[in-house]
Amino acid sequence: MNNTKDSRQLREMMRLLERKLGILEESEVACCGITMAQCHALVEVGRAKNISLNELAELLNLKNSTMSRTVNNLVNSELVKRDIDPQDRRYITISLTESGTKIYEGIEESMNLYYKRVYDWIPEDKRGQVMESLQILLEAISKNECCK
Amino acid sequence: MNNTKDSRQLREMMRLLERKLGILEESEVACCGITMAQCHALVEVGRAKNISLNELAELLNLKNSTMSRTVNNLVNSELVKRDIDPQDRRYITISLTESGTKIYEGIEESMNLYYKRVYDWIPEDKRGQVMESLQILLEAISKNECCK
DNA sequence: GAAATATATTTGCATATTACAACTGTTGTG
DNA sequence: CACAACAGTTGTAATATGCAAATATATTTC
Repeated sequence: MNNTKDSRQLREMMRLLERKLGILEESEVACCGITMAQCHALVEVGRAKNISLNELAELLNLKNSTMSRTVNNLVNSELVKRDIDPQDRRYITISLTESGTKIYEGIEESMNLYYKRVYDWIPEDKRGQVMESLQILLEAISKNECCK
Repeated sequence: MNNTKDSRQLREMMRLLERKLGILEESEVACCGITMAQCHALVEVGRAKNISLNELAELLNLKNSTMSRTVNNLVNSELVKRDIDPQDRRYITISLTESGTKIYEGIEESMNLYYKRVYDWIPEDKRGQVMESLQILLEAISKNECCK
């Protein structure tokens, strides 16, 4: 059947997509003077406004020990701050500093501009289809999570 | 206009896609006892059959110094081998060993199976559209590479 | 109310990745 | 033959990664 051929083609396109997105992100973080891992953390903190270390680690699929050290480095660079939760001192609350917010907003802006350019490039009569297709693909991937 | 809203939605879906693919790959490499970077290298070597360090570094968007060390670790684990090109001794030829080939084929097989499951999950009348949409998206991304 | 248990985070340790700069060896050119 | 260019390696240093053990705090049990 043709499904094998098509599914391999699907895989190949996904590989290329991932490759290109990786390159995009690397050029993005090069401008900020932080590392990729720090950038991922900073963006998630920016989006959440306040977040625990545990939650951040979960979002980024990292161990708490790794997360703790990445956050340490961001604190040292004065991009984020750590506060102890007054209600439960086991918890820390991570949030962006003013300079961290600037970097975060810069990343958001340039990524939004980039995706606007990508979107605008898509032929108008194909846009709905592309958006729907991505939705379907995300759902297909979600429903087939690694149950090896 | 609605383009801003749509392009942000596009970005959000791309983020989710990348997140899920990252998780997929991490579960994949966990089974092989190698690291993510080594896995990427191994797969590219497997696909190329023979490749120079320079070409491999370019494919993976890494510096030659980094590539050299990752390849060293794969050589130490006896998964790849390095041979000096007899015609031009500046070059090395990197290829998989027998055990490297086994791991490579295992990865290929499980990834192919995974994408077949994803593909089969997509409603039959939507498959053509999904494939075409990915093609369009890849082209849009290619045409908008980071010219900040 | 004290002890045991659970939870959140940190730290020691070890390995790998990453890139810059400098280096070594080889090939091509004038 | 000397110099330039190319491919790859190595020293150095910073960062990332996770396991195991540790610390501090909160909750549960008796």
